[in-house]
Amino acid sequence: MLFSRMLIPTLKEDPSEAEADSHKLLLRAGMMRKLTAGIYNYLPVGLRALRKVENIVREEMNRAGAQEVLMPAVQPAELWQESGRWNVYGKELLRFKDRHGRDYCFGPTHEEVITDLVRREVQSYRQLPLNLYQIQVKFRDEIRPRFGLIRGREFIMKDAYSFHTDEAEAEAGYQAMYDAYNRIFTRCGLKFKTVEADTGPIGGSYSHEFMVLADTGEDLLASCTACDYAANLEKAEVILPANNPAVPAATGPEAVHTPNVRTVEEVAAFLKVTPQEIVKTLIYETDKGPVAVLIRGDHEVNEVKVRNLLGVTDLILAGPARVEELTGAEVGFAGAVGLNIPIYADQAAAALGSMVTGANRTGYHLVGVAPQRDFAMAQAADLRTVTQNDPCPRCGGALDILRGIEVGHVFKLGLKYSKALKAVYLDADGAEQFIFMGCYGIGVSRIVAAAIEQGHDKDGIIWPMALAPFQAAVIPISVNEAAVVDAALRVHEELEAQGVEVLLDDRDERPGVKFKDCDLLGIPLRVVVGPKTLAQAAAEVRHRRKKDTAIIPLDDLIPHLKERISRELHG
RNA sequence: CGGGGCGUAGCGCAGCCUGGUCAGCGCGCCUGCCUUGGGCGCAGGAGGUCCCCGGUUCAAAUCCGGGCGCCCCGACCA
Repeated sequence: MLFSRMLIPTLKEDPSEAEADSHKLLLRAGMMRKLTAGIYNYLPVGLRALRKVENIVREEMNRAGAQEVLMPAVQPAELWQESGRWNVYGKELLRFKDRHGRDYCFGPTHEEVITDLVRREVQSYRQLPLNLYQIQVKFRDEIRPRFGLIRGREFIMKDAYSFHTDEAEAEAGYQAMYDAYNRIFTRCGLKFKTVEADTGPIGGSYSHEFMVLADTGEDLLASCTACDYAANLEKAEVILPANNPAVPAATGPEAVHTPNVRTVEEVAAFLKVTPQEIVKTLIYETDKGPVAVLIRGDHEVNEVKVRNLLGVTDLILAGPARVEELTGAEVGFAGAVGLNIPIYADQAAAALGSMVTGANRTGYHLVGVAPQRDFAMAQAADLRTVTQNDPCPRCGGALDILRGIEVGHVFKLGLKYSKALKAVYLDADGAEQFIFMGCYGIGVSRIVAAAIEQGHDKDGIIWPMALAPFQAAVIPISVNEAAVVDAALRVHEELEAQGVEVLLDDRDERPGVKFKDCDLLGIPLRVVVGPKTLAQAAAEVRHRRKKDTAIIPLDDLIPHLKERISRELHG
């Protein structure tokens, strides 16, 4: 491939619109361009990297026994109404009408379509299990797209759906995908971690996420340093220490005047107590009415856990007016005593023998409050977010809190969609049964960005060999010296003939310009052909990541490069 | 949707507060010369509805009103 003939519009300066490193580099390396917010053109080099990811995904999915299909991007509202998600999915679902006024959406995911397909075409247990996948454009009207390809609105996703006769078979299918995903991300050269994930309002018994570790990641995860426990922070469990320190019995609730003392820090300082002795009372609005959540002063509420415990989809902190209406006091003075909405307490707060709370009276707090004696709880449970200081819920070891980019998610769906859309099969006894389902997503375009987040330096991208748009670059120092040009052309031609993906920088540019662009593009192996080395019938080979250089005789050059490429792809 | 910022040549920006003499700079692009191992140098040149609409004014990139777009923080998020 000739550089001069390709559209590779590299930029010297960082575009002002980009913040994340992968976003800047994708633009600077001329791999993509923005069309509008969260929507990008893939340019030739970017597309090559994207295809690399797609092919790895495709190979491993096929190897795992899945079959590729391609479903429509545009979907009729009827299916979404049938599954009940037309009204649930929210504004993220891009909806529109055709010329006849019929409702459609641009698919953000394909459970409805695939289930519809399978319910029509699968009648017998003999046709199961079945795993169908596609690699396709999705659209989610994200509230705020950001970080380029990491959270775009339009993106490329591999989504797979498996269909099974029973739970055990579904588990096996889940495990097969789990294993395939590990192979995929390993082959992509990514440093990743598999974590337990929240199943969310979608339900299902369990799910795992595959996280690429990167400081710019939007997700937080807890990872045990001693055992293999790792979970999304939304999901990570907190265990109450068994040896809970004996707490002094409460002396009885006593109101204390605390003018303008609202936050935990202010209360602690004013009353000369520790945040651990204070309990925050958070008032939430839910679709089942208002509730109060009690959390110890030094802890943070985990709204996902609250949502799951209550079985609600809407959970919003009440505004100042509503708080006053429910507690009779301004924000900052809410407390459990005398509150007549359901009270849910985090287990650590509930375990306190004596606590400081708001008094439900502006300017007052209560000290010596005892749970049960002074107020009733609807339930005490694990409702807070783990911290670095908490022990691993499995082995008691130390936890690390890490950042990650979610690149894959495997889900056991169970019967949710087969029931909603009546996807059934006949078992060996001729009885009608619902089909067990699983679904499995991979953010294909997001992987490209994630790989750059993990692989870059001040000079540009550092691709893993498996994702590199070109495996090698050939740079003639000058295009005006016949001997140099001839040698470079021969190397380029021979590499292409041998199946190496190579870019020949045939531009009439100074060497520095070519080196800079080569580094920016992140091509793993760089072959420089110049008069110095040519005099010894050799060329210089440099590795983008290792930054080592070697002078290789021209006669050995092709095998040398092929060997290094092969080693990096398979070693 | 709340908070903040931005919109001037392909890209990065200055000019705006204090209206006129303000269409500017760097990079990139084109032509020529020169140079050739880390974004060379010199000379010449092309390229702009100053986001849009309206208003104020003798006069608007600049002031005022409205709109649109984009970015960041947050809320949100299979």
